[in-house]
Amino acid sequence: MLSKKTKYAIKALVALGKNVQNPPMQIVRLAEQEMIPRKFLEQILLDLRNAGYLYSKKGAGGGYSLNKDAKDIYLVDILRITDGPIAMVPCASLKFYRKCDECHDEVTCGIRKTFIEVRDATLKVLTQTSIADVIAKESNGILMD
Amino acid sequence: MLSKKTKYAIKALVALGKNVQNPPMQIVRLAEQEMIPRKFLEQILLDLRNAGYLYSKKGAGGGYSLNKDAKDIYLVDILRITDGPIAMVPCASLKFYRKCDECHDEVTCGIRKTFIEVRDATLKVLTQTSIADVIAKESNGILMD
DNA sequence: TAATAGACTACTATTTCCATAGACTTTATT
DNA sequence: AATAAAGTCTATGGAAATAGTAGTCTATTA
Repeated sequence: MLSKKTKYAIKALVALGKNVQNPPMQIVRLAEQEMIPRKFLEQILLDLRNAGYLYSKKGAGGGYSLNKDAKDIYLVDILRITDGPIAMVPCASLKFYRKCDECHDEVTCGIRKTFIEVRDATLKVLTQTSIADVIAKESNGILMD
Repeated sequence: MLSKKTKYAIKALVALGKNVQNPPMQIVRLAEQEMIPRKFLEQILLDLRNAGYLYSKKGAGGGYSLNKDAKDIYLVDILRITDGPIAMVPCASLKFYRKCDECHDEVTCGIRKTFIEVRDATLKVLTQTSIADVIAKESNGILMD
């Protein structure tokens, strides 16, 4: 299951993606609009900012805005920031590899091989879906391939 | 991430799948062989048995064996027993649907639509992979399609 | 009838997640 | 210069999920 952190992150990015024409959006406004606990959202935006996806400005008239085009922000990258590995077992993770406690011989492990397939199937979707795509899916059912 | 419960379940099923020629296997032996805490394994086997995947026999000479052919036990079913939903958001789950707390309008939710795609990609692998397939993958890299 | 082995329920410990608090820094405005 | 607005950063607390343990009960075999 996705953590709330990740859901909030995606919702925030979507909201900021829709806000590109306007001046930066303050945490408080974003929190109210998206019904996200303010202080929790604060931390999440921080992470996204430190990873380079958001631009922030302090002081009066400050706030948050996207630091990249919404079509260049892919869900896979967001999930990795907020939830960590995409794979369902650590030994099948590309970016967060860890040996499984339970595993004797990883090379011949059938579970691992299976969940590498699952990982690849998941990655195929997540590496192809940007924040712009998520926004596009909201209004109508038409996909732009 | 898969829970340990699920990993243990798969390992147990794989071990029992390799044991079909022999008399039923006792929990204690299975626990030792697969390095799974005995009492925890006991609960897991119970669940799998109550779901119809295992046959058990009490008393001396008793133990556990598969109640179906290993090629008819699919990972998707095991995961649903031990971990619940396959989808990463409850509103995208086929068997464990729940409304998302955060969601206003589910019908137009772009996040939901995306994670339905992820779910389908994951299901495609998990509904096609049986315990027999996992065993087959162990020994060599050859897949029988 | 004693020993073996699973069935079932209750409980405890550990970890992860979610959220809140508060003090600090930067920027704009007056 | 002072004040207010707004983000930065670290620490901490509580709740829920996960992992594991204990003990009693029931069935089967020898």
